[in-house]
Amino acid sequence: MVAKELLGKFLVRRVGKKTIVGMITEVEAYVGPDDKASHASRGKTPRTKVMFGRAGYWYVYLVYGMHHCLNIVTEKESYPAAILIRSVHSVSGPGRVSKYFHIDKKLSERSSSRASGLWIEDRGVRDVKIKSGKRIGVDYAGRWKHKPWRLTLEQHRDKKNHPIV
DNA sequence: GGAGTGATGACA
DNA sequence: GTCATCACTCCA
Repeated sequence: MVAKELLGKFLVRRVGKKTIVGMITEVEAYVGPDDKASHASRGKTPRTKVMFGRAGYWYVYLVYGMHHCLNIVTEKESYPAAILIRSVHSVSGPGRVSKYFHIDKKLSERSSSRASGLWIEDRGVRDVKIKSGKRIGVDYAGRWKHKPWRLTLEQHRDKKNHPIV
């Protein structure tokens, strides 16, 4: 799954002359039309249609009237799936990540690229140790709430081969 | 544990 | 048009 590949990658934001960077440390996968935890399980709607599109596009939405959540669309066209970026190194929680990177829903349906001002870079982090667990905040999702689709980066090695927690 | 907050989607 | 719900965060 693509979710694993995101851990240890860097999220890069360009806004004005400022660049904000952080390593992705926690993600959650929302996969397929039947995943009751996924917004896509209610079918294609104006908000979620981007999840049914091509991979590599941002899906950003507002929850609880105040927090934005950042997701990247994965999988093939017409098969809805996205990865929620829950944490970046030293920034915990999807709402706080969006605040830190100045992300709001204007970025939704943009592609992950320099042109959009928000993209992902591989900066050579390797030997990642990944832990999986249940997703957060999806108790309503019946049997889907048990899926171990939340992945956290436990440990990795930097460019000089030093372990980092 | 509980409030804040407003877009979204379902239904009429 | 109404209404309930919500992939969260903060404070007690």
